[in-house]
Amino acid sequence: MELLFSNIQRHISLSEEDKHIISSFWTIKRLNRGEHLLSAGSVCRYDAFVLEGSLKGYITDADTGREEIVFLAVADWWASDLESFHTQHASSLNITAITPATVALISLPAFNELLEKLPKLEKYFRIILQYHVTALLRRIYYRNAHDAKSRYKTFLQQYPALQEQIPQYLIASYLGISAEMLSKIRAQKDL
Amino acid sequence: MELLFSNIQRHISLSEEDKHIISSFWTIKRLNRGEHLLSAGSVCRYDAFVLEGSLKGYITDADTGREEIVFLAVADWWASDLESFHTQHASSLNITAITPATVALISLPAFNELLEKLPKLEKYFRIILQYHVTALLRRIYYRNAHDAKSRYKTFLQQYPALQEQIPQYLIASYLGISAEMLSKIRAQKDL
DNA sequence: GAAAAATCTTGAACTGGTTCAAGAAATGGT
DNA sequence: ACCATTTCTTGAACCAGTTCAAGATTTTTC
Repeated sequence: MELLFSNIQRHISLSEEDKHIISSFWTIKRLNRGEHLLSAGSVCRYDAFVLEGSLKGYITDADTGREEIVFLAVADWWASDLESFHTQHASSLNITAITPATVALISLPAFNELLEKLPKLEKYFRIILQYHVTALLRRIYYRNAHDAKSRYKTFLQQYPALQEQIPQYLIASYLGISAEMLSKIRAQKDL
Repeated sequence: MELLFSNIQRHISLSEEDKHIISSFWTIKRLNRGEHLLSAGSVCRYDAFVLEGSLKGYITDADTGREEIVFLAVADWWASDLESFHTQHASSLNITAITPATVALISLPAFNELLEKLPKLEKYFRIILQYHVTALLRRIYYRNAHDAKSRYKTFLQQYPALQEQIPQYLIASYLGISAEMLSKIRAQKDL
């Protein structure tokens, strides 16, 4: 929970009282390796903040059964289907623990109530969403403008922490590369 | 300006007084075809809401000079480099009018002052950013999981309006396809 | 409304990356 | 510690999409 406070405090200030209020709206959940936080077809009931471990968000192709990684999340990141969470419509996304993980969860009613009690959190969520949008636009740009090797190099620079926590074949999918190709890229000397 | 009000009112309610306050913070600017709203290397001074016409956001490759489209924007959309706008650091993005365009502009100091005067706008911006994140994640998923033809078909369904306003070769770049390939896809009967 | 510029089309050669396959190495569960 | 499972590697055949080139068409400008 401290991790969430420090994340929030990077953008707005919190009193002890504020922290107390915030705490009361969240529940902590542990996930086993492979356990689902959200399954395609069901509604995203909780917005999740990752405290420990790593998760993947992915879409399973109905025909081929292939998993396509949409996002990866480790400690200090958010992991949920915002659209499904806010509309409470069925999600097409799966979210699963890659390693054993601990997440902080908040339901939509609790989320709305929390924002009413602590309106300054609106600003916090606005700001982190701004960063998120920027990061996603950059990801799209790299996907379209750079080849596989250069995308991987950029990824390693940008998220050195992920390299150890996430299997290669999931990183490959995240980058829009086949697992085999990424293996061959890594075999090259001049990374 | 009415377009901006109605955009905001899709998410929160505004009194006439609110509208009056909002109006006072924005300035209207007309752009000629090809005119820059933002040039790579300079700071994004304004957050822009498109009232008329169409704009492109793109990155020019330093070596090849190729333009890579990052986003397209038409009436009722936003067009700016959020990161550069909020940090006031140099942007790597160009934003240019594809057709003659009218935009509503707000500077960062004005933006912050507006949010202080009308805190409920925090919620509006949070909500539209949520939609934006969702749309960008979907775009990434399609880019990675689907071939060129299927991406184009999905694009036509999702943004039928853009087809008429934006040259094909820019749509191709937006989708991560070469202009020639898109032309060949369009020549196929079974779209 | 003519000239210039921008956009679109088509074909041929090529290539970055995929798919398939099968074995090697690492990791997890009990 | 062992076995089962997951993850990673490597090579060969293949292909979706790119690049290059050159002409056709449309749109803009003056």
